[in-house]
Amino acid sequence: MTAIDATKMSPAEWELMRIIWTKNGASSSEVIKLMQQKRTWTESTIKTLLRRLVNKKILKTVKDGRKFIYHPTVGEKEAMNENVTELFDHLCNMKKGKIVIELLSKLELSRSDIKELQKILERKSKTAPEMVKCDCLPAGMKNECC
Amino acid sequence: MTAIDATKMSPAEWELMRIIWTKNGASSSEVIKLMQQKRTWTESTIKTLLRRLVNKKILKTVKDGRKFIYHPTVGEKEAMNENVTELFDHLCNMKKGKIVIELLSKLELSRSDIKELQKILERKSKTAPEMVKCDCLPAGMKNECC
DNA sequence: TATTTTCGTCTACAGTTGTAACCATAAATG
DNA sequence: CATTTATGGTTACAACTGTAGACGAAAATA
Repeated sequence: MTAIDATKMSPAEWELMRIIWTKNGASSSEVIKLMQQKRTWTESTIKTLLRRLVNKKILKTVKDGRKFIYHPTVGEKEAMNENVTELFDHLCNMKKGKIVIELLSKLELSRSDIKELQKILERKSKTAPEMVKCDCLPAGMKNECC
Repeated sequence: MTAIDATKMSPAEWELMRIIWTKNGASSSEVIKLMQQKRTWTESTIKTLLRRLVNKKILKTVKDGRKFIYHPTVGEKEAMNENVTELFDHLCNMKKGKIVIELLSKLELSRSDIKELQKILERKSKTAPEMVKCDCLPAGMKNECC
């Protein structure tokens, strides 16, 4: 597989990526200018982060005269999904539900997203188990944790 | 505030914590034994992780004869929430909805969790905006990204 | 008691991350 | 032309992580 592991972005790198994703490619000076409106990083810092993203093959460069244009090689949505999935993979199964509840209640959602979520829940409720088991201890351990 | 920053746990440390949370306190030998059923870490590695968690004050020790019992100083749910919240804080506002949709559809949920989620959505749908705006570029930039 | 096991502590070491200075060269400007 | 500016490249360095060996004291066992 050629899949790039988006979970390998550090938080600082992630912030840069958001700008590049949104602009769908940008030169270092653009990124620097925009980034410095959000954070107090120096030019140097931002250039280092760009370079690291290129090394990780999360960005690719296209020469444009004397400068480079940085292009994402990973989609924003895919990257976000990978991250969220990865995080949830490491949480206690039993408690994921509660976590999503907490998350959802804080989130600002559009009408259409809400509709879609309702549809999914509707569908899920047909086969939902009474309870989901904890998986924090190694398999085979009969633990009804928590 | 005395709040301990649970987002400061590394992934490896997090794995240990799950065991300790579930058992609600454990000695190093217990943790080592359990952990080694999931990962191939050596005793030494696990001891290092325990020590680091103590240094970060995420675990506290209580002497029990010659050994220590390690107790969590942070609740599992709080820690999980902090993590999830932190991750979502760094995502594009506009796309959070889609991400939750994706997440929810993969998740195994209990009947009661589903009910609760439905209630929340019901409530939210009363005041939900038609659309949520992207916030990837610095404030003040009129970007209709994406 | 001599030996082995159990625990805790100290040390190590390479890789990642946040943060940044400095240098060279090409381009723009005075 | 001399100087300033823009851009990319190189180097640095401390903190944090994953991973683990070695040392020492106490306890259990042969």
